[in-house]
Amino acid sequence: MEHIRRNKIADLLKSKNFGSEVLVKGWVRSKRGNKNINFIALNDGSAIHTIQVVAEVANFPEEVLKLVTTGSCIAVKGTLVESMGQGQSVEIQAGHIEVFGTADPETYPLQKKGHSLEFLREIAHLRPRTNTFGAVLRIRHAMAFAIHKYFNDQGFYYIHAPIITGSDAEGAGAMFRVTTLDDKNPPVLPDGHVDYSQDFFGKETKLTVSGQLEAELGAMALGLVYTFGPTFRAENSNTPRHLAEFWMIEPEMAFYDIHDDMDLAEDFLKYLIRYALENCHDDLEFLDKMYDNELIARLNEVVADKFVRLTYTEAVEILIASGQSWEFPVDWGTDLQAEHERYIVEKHFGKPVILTGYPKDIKAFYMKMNEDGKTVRAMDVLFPKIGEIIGGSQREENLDALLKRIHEMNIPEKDVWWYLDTRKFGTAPHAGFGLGFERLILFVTGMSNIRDVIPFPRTPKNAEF
RNA sequence: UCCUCCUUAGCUCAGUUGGUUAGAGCAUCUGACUGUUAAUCAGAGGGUCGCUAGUUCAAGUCUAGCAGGGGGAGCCA
Repeated sequence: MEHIRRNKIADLLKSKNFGSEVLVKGWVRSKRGNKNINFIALNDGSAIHTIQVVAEVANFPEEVLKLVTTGSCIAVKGTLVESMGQGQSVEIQAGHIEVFGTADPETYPLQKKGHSLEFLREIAHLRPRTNTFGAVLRIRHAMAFAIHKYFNDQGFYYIHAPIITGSDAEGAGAMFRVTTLDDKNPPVLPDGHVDYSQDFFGKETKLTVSGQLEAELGAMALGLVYTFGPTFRAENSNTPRHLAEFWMIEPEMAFYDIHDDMDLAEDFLKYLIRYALENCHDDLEFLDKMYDNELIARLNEVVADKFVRLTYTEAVEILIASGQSWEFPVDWGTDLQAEHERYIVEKHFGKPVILTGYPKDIKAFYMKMNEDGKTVRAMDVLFPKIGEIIGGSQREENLDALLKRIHEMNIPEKDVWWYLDTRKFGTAPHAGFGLGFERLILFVTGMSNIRDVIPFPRTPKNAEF
């Protein structure tokens, strides 16, 4: 085939350049027709839509069209024409077809009919070829890009926090061990424990559960920074909202207090959702139609509405005054349960809510204490349908106050000496938050299981692909 | 990890109080059809009923264990 530049299907679908010679390459979604004419729906990933390739049977060797089956990969050279049929405005009159890769119809798992999301999870290596996962993955990309763009435009610097960590003081849950020791015959200490001083790093190491502490180090020099990387939690969580490997965005800002922190979180989320609405229209429309008829309306509402801000104490008062009966009782000092958060966000206000001023005993050691000595300057952004999407706080910048909390919570000082140094040398008020990337994608796509918004989910008992 | 439901053809599912040869739609294959829209019409092939044990004359169906999956909860992002 003569070498001309490949056209992207997304561009051709918008083109009015009828009569021009075009070259498309992509995967066949379906073929139909009769003994005179074949219609091939071709997709190349550039858009959710397929382009219709029209092949006059007489113009092609029988062997070629026989190989054009659902799932096969082909190149088509032909003429872009105005469609004679209903349902599409442009199509390609095929002049030449080259088959790159066949797909045996007897064994190719994807059919030109709908599949359950559960089935597609079992063939995660092929599911990007479906409309749904094409849409989700394009939106996922757009959100990752928009995150970097937002922070860059706001003068933040992207910090690469380490993935392997020797500190387990991050306090965010169970961790995966990283080791090169011989699993059959590891060196042991006299007391029977494994001797990690002989391991690769000379100490016991784990996969990170948060880049926050390192982000704080960056903020104490560069002012405004963020991390965006993979995060690992070895919790045995079996829910549609948890992964063992997920991606997290953690901005950290010098000289921000808790109110600046909330302002940033709200502006950031609205920017991202607006970006999706403006740049992922076709994909969102597909997801809205197929999975969640209120998706686009809900995204528009979140962008338009001001988030409600209230304190934990006020939330507890609302819950008690509601007269609802709860599976878990509401009383000041215990953490809010999913049912409580859902009531506040979905029933009482019907819009995103930022809760602040949590009791110190249910929050992490690094959060700044309020003047009351009972609550900390934490803030959680709660979204309809998915609950907590952001968790953040103003950090304790006072060395003595921080040391007091570390001792209260039995965190070994020697493990966090470097973190404490930031408070010892040129400490500064600062704040930050963490955004679960997949939780954001859940909200933006309207999907209901987090395993369907990451290409290859890692969950308890599943590390396939 | 706890509670609960599910596992039958490639996919989505039906299968009665346990009873002869386990069904349907879609997909696939063959044929028909001069432009189709998840094309249509006709025909055909396709099953270790998740696995293991048990109860019974007889198990897809009942019981137990195990595995995998869904939903809810906890932990959290």
